[in-house]
Amino acid sequence: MVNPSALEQMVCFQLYAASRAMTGIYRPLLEPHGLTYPQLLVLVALWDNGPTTVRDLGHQLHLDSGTLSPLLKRLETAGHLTRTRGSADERTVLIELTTSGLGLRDTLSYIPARIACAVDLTEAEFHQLIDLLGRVRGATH
Amino acid sequence: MVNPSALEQMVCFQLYAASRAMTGIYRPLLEPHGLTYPQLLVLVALWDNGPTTVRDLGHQLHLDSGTLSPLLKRLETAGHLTRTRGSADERTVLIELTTSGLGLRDTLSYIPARIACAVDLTEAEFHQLIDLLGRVRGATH
DNA sequence: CGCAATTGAGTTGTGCGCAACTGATGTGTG
DNA sequence: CACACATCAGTTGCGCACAACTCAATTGCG
Repeated sequence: MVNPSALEQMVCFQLYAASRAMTGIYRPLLEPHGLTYPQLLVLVALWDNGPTTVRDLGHQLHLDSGTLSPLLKRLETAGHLTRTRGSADERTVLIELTTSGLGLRDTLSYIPARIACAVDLTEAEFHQLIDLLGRVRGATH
Repeated sequence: MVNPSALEQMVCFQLYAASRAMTGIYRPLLEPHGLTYPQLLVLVALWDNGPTTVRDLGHQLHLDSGTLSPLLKRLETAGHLTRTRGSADERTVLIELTTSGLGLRDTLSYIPARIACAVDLTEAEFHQLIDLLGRVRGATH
């Protein structure tokens, strides 16, 4: 019988450790391309949903401008995207992929299979995990 | 039917987002005591397993000295622990809780219940999640 | 309209997390 | 014993995260 107060501590630590282990799987795959995992998330968001604003990226990734601004500046410096002041609303900044940024979608397309291979779960377990994690995160809304 | 390559991307993002959401639940609870989540993990390790070395803490928490050294220095400055060069092996540094550090165990004992309340899972789901996360992390060993 | 309140992006400061490195200490092998 | 090698902790540098803040642009309300 486990002390119930130990359960949350364990699940929180496992969450913390698993998340870092996960980005650790991505790191050697992304490092040759000069990318980090949060940078990949920005690219995925732009690949899937097209050009958007800093604000909307923040909503998609649950990150604020304090994190995104310097990150986007690095991706711009690397030539993967452009940042343009909005014409309708001068406060916003439109984020758009360049040819280079779009091209990374193909260049990096081999990565998901490597991750699936490293994280050896069945499809049902993937769905189960996604559901449980979503509920953990949902608790904070 | 979901594109299988999207599954890993989803689970990795959910892992990343849930982990940050989790430390976000801890933050307001720890902030009044001047602590962070990684600092709490160090305290938990010391409460549960007693005095140890930097090296062993690193093994328990999957962190290296580059992360632990400054973190431990901050906990020492806060008066929660002491760092002493090992007598047998002069390379090692023994980490021991002070009265203050031991006292925090009671002071912070209300936190696990708050977390369990925020993360509203059944005991079975907790175990399931811990198991799945452990297998994700285990893939990296 | 006029002006307070809100919003969007960026900056600053702090604390991780990790790679790469340093320097001191210990170990093993010839 | 001597010397190459490994190990431990710490430092440096960089990129997140996030709080707190600034500043400009926009909105809304009297």
